[in-house]
Amino acid sequence: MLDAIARLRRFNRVVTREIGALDTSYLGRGRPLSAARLLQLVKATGTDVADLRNRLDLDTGQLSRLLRSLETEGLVRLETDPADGRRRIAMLTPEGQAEWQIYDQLGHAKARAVFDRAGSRQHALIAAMDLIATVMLQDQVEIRDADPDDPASLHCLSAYFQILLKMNHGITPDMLPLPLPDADNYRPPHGAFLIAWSDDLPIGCVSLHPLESGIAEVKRLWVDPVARGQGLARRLMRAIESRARDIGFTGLKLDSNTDLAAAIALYRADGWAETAPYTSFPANIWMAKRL
Amino acid sequence: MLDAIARLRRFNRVVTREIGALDTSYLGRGRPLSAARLLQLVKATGTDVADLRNRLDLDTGQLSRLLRSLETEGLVRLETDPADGRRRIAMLTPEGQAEWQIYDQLGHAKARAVFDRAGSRQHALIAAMDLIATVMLQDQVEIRDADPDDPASLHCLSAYFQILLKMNHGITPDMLPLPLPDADNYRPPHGAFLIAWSDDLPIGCVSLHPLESGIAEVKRLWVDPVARGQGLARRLMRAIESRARDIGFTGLKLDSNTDLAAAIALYRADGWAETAPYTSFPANIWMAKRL
DNA sequence: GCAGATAGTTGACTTAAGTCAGATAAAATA
DNA sequence: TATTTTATCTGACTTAAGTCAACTATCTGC
Repeated sequence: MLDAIARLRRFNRVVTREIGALDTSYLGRGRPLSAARLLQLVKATGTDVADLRNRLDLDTGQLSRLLRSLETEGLVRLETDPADGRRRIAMLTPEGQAEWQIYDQLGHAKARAVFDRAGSRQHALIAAMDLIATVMLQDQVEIRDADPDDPASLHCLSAYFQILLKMNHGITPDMLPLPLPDADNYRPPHGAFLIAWSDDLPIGCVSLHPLESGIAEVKRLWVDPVARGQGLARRLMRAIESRARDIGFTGLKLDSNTDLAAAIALYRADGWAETAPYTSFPANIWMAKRL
Repeated sequence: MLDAIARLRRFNRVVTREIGALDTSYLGRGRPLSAARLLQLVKATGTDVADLRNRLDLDTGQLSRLLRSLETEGLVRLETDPADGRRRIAMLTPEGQAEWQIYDQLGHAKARAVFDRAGSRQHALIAAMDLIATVMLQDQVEIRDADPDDPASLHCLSAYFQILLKMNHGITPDMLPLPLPDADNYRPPHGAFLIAWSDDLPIGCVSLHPLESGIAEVKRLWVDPVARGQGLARRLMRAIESRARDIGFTGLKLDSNTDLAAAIALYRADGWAETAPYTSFPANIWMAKRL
């Protein structure tokens, strides 16, 4: 194989140029690139200034000034965080939303051009981008609570179900309804639904619902293939166990299939032990853990 | 699947920041980034100023000034092109070469850090980078003559041989010697060896050697998986046919295997027809074409 | 040999980007 | 309550980057 480092450099060169080209499409709207990039990160519902600074990796002074310029343009409104008077929250004004839309469309057009060039390799291209971004962001994966009906949750669940379908245990698509019919059991105060985020891409999930008195069941542990091998499954399991403790459960159960050897090894290593069957069909192993 | 465009944006954001970080490692040597990048492109043997301008996409005035600053630092020497008095050639002085080395090592260290983070997914990461860079550069693939003993040629041949081994026709590694024992037959004036380059990565090859009076054989057509689906195989075949014509051959032959259906379809579409067997073993189809 | 094209240099300028210290106000901690 | 920490803002500044036009020295084709 040719020098991996030479290949990284080639990648850098190409992507720098290509992304530069993508970026310059944001010019022509009368404001510098950094302001345009910033505007795109502000959500209509409001975004923490600290969050923006983090994402763009900007100096406090610089960000403050950029926000000020967007403010005087009438695109952004700054409010003090009611929960913490030091923090400020940037929100889009109606004019700001309109401008945001325009940038969004410019971005779409450019992105489409990239994907069009990929032709039949579109899916491979997207997977490659996800892999690279996920590797580069791997220290910044965040696990947060989510609503089971949220689009991101549905994305995770549908990816999880795809895996079940591929395993060929006789499961058919109609046995896996989305959204979940018993979603309420996965919401506080009954249960929980956790998503692992890499930037704004959901790359893993796990959920919890009440099973019997004092006992909850962990279900639907999923980790995106691009994010495997970094201990994310373990982090998700520990997070859901901690949620179960918070809710007041004293024990957990789960069912699985011995085809998923890696998952079962993880459960065992984390203090789970085999227990009596309590479900049927695709499951052929059942485990429990005291909290 | 989540919006492909949102994923491209995430990729852009992450890679911009990450590559920015890679770049800043070139700072700390007392000169601006653009000067550092420029220095790295100057070869010890000399590089055309126009070529530099092209690669970095810089304004003539800006490049001129950057070169001047490197010159007064004593890192670069500018000479007039003996073949064209308007052109100038930049070459590294001994001090410039030393500085170049330092930048090279800085780049290596940073790149290694990226790969280390990838852990077990290093190969996947490299493949993903190659795919993205190749897609983005697909309009700029260049086919050039190469020496069969050149490291790039050996890279292509070994990738080609890997495919043969995987096909499981009873071929063993010792039947595929590298470098080629009959390399001279693939050099002018007897034959040819062509490589398709994407930037500085070889992504395809094809070769030609004399078979019988007036007839040459096309061998070892290979296209890197990351570059498939863009008609590169056809471009390579047409290029090698044109080389054969230049040398003076009046006909071509090749052998193949019906397992390679796509390749055979390509040959047929390009005017090749089946002919009598002239080799044995892994081959089970033989084709010929008049020039 | 001459007009026009080409390659590069230089000066004058604008704009974007990044840095840093000091100020303010709210929150967290002792 | 006093002190320290945190989040942001502001002003003054430096540096890098990009633009434009005028100029010189060659080369190319008629």
